[in-house]
Amino acid sequence: MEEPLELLNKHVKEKGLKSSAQRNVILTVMMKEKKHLTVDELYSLIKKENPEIGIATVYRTIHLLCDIGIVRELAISNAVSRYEILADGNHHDHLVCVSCGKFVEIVSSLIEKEQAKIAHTHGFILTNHTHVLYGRCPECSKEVSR
Amino acid sequence: MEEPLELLNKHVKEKGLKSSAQRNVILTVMMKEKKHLTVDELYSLIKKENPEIGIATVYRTIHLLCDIGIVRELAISNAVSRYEILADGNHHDHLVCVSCGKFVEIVSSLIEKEQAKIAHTHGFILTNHTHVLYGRCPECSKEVSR
DNA sequence: TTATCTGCAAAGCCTTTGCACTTAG
DNA sequence: CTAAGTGCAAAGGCTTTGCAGATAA
Repeated sequence: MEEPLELLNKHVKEKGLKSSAQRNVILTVMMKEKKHLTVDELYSLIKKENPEIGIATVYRTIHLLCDIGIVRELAISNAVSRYEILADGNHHDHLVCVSCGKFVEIVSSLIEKEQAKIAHTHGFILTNHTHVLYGRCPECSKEVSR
Repeated sequence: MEEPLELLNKHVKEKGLKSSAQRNVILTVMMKEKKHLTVDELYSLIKKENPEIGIATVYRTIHLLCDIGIVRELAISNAVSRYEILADGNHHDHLVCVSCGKFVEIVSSLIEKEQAKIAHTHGFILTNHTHVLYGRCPECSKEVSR
């Protein structure tokens, strides 16, 4: 597997862009956290060590990383998007509790294959996907009502 | 199948709320369009016949309809959410072109079943889901690069 | 009558952008 | 040296909210 930092570097060179310390910091933090972070959460983590980095740079970098395919955006109903590192061999989707917000990663090669088949049927070249299941987790299901 | 308007009515009574002409108009337009509308698109359609309805009411009604389960929100990467009527027996997901925004509805009972199984495994009670495949449609794939 | 609903406009969030400065190549 | 990157603050979208008037039950 190719390292995210290498991928970023490669892309930057190919596009005639310049590397920057900030982008490396941002990507490194994302790799370290390995979680589904909102931009704000990511920004807070980054500020601890690098308070000089601005949130505009975080947004710009996140978009760049998504374009390259190193990071994926999770669009979530009634909430801001979350972002996560896409390490290959780590295809997964999400199960979210609509009550408490709990996040569970799920894996299904069966669904992966079916997706590819469907996209192919329609002549699409798949670049990404979002699959989020919403429901009530065991704890929240216990509560009488809402 | 239960009619959306009846469902709304029933819910309103159960919760001790009041019915309103505006909500009926909004739901009726959604049923007629049967499309994946943004709030703004929906608002424009509504204004043609009922210019007095405000956008705040459209937002409030959409949320109510989503809570009841008559309407579903489609959270989409890099774009505002779209909403669609959930007619039962019409379970489907979406394939979106990242280049031109084209929307294709897809159906897969295989994926539906797998989702239910996964949620069950984790003890979740499924209420909803979003499954969006992103890619390049046949037309946009022809373009040399971007 | 009275709690809900509505329209309006203001306020709030989150995200993007313009600009002057900095920096990699 | 020059184009790309950055931080800041302002501007922009989209969505929510406070409030006074309207309305269903």
